[in-house]
Amino acid sequence: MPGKSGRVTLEDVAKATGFTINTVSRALKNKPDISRQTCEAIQKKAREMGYVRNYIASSLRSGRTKTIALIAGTMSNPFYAVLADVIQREAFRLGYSLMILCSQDDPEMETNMVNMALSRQVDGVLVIPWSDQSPAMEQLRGSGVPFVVLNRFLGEDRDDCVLCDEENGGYLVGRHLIEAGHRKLAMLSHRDVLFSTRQRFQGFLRAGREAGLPDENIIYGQSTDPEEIIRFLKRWKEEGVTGIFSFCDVEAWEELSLIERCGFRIPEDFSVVGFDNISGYVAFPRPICSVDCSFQEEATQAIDLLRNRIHHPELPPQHVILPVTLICRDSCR
Amino acid sequence: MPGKSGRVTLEDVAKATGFTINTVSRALKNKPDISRQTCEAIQKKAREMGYVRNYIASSLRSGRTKTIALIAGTMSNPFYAVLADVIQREAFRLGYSLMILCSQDDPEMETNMVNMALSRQVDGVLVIPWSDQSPAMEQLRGSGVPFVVLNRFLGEDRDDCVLCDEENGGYLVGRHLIEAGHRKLAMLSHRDVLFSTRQRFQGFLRAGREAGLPDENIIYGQSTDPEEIIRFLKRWKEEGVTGIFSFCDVEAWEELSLIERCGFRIPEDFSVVGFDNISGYVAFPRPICSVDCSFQEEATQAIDLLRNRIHHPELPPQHVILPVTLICRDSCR
DNA sequence: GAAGAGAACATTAACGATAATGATAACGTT
DNA sequence: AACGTTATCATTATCGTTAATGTTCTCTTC
Repeated sequence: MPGKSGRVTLEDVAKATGFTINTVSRALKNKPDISRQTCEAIQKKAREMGYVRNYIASSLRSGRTKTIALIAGTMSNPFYAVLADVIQREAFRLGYSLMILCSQDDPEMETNMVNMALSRQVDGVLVIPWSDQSPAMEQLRGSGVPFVVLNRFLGEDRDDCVLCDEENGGYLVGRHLIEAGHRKLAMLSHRDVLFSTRQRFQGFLRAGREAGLPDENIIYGQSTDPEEIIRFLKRWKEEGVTGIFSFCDVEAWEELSLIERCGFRIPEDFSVVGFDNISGYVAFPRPICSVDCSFQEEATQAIDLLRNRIHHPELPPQHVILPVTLICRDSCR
Repeated sequence: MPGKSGRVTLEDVAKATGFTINTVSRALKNKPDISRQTCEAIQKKAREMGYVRNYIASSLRSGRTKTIALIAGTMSNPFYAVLADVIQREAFRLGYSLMILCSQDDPEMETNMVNMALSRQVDGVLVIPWSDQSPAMEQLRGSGVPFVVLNRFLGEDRDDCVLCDEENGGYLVGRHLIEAGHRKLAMLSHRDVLFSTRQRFQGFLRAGREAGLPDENIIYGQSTDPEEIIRFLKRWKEEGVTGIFSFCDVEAWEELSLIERCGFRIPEDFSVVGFDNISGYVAFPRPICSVDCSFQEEATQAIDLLRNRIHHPELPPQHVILPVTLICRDSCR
């Protein structure tokens, strides 16, 4: 018979079976010190009565909520969304529920999200900070709650983090374009304050040097303003640039339309390569050539690291660098 | 001084201020029966000590977790992702955290997700069931937990739901294509078991009738198989179909590439209209003509309805039908 | 000036689960 | 036969918060 709350509790099952609450609890968690017979009887009865464990009560006592938070920019960005999807799957597989918190790329909101996660007593946090100097991170570090930084590198030996081999990704793009015959390349990025941006460009540059191209043949342009990007494109066209490396696929798509708005064609006038290989995970229109870093692998490693940190808070910070591959599609000639 | 857990509790603040736990609790929640002076003193001290409310303990006592769950197919589908984004924003605004549960369009997993939500004692659930006869829904109904169905209609007077004016959406698409000069139209959908599909086609058909077109000029085709869809397209081309209505934008994008694989061009050979207007919310490549139903409005209404249900379980089921508009883009001539 | 009304704070008892011990019976050991 | 083991289950004390009452004390009011 369910209690007043309408939900069946351990006490209800205890009364119905004649055992104590504690025994029922242990039986349902398959802990030792329970005879096989009692265990099965209790589990059967609990199932019959429709018992579902109250994680709130469980969490208060045990100190673990079996919940992790993901703090990202926005689910409107398919990169974050796909990542959230695989993280949720992986979390569920391990008995964790996932709380999603979107900062909308706003530092103040990011702090709010950290506070929300903390007040909800999550066991751990996966976070993709908006910038490399996000104030929210100080908050998080000070809280003592285990966390893993995704896709950002915030300094040598501070936090656990999982990110892909950015430098090699940039290198692969550069080499691919050069092998396709391009001799003058440009990288386009919305923001250059990120570690990722610098690393990707480093690799891009390395590919150029390796092929014997002078450094001035590997150009870098940064802007979020469509009009300015258009000016970049027109200038580059005049200067003989034929290969463009977009910081990521989402930016690449925006740039594709700008390129076409200028009357240029892809890949005839510009070959375009992106990053993240979102086309490989979602049925989006306009698949583009891109660098792949398995989302699944990232999610698995991130949660692994987080659980490791939860159980061993004393270990030194760990960095996981994931391998990347280049996926060729027809945005390149 | 923080307790052993490392986190500051009400007790710590109580000791530091000389009041009891209860008084501190009331002060921090701005409840009555507290003098203005003590209230401010307590709040100040709590802030200084870095107190953050333990929602787990709070939830256990009050019976409310201030958490809602969203059960959707997958975040890899931008439709769900964008919806999740606005829902998270709206939830946060009202002090709720959001738990994301993806069923991966698998009925069994959907049941798992309902159970996860229940065991986490969420205050309410927003659910987009995979099908109109989802077994998970029975589970959810039986639980007594407030919930609102999104984007599905599961029968006249059972559940609360929020969905857009599907029929009118289909009608707008039909009228738009006919006004653009098309005389033979087809609707393409992956699944026809959904209420939405039937309603959209009804509206589509109504537009045709209103324009005096015979019913056989308004064709319906259903398939998830790319090869079969290609056969549809080729046959329709021969039959003189020039306007295609895709069930939703995500399917539309897949169909765009199939159309081009057949050697047909857009919009010269086929005008294509989608549904959901995802292009209006995300910087995706290839914006298409589509029916818009404000995500923001849907999220707001859904959470409103849910909160209403939480506070008034006795009210009769409510249905909210959201208005739709057609957004014209160049996938149509 | 006695009764009543507030204001402001304290006490007590949960919420439902689990960790840490206790207790009991059955059994083997020497 | 006395004692230790082991298996199995029970008791007790929280976890941190909040709802429901109690308790003072001051201030009216007739």
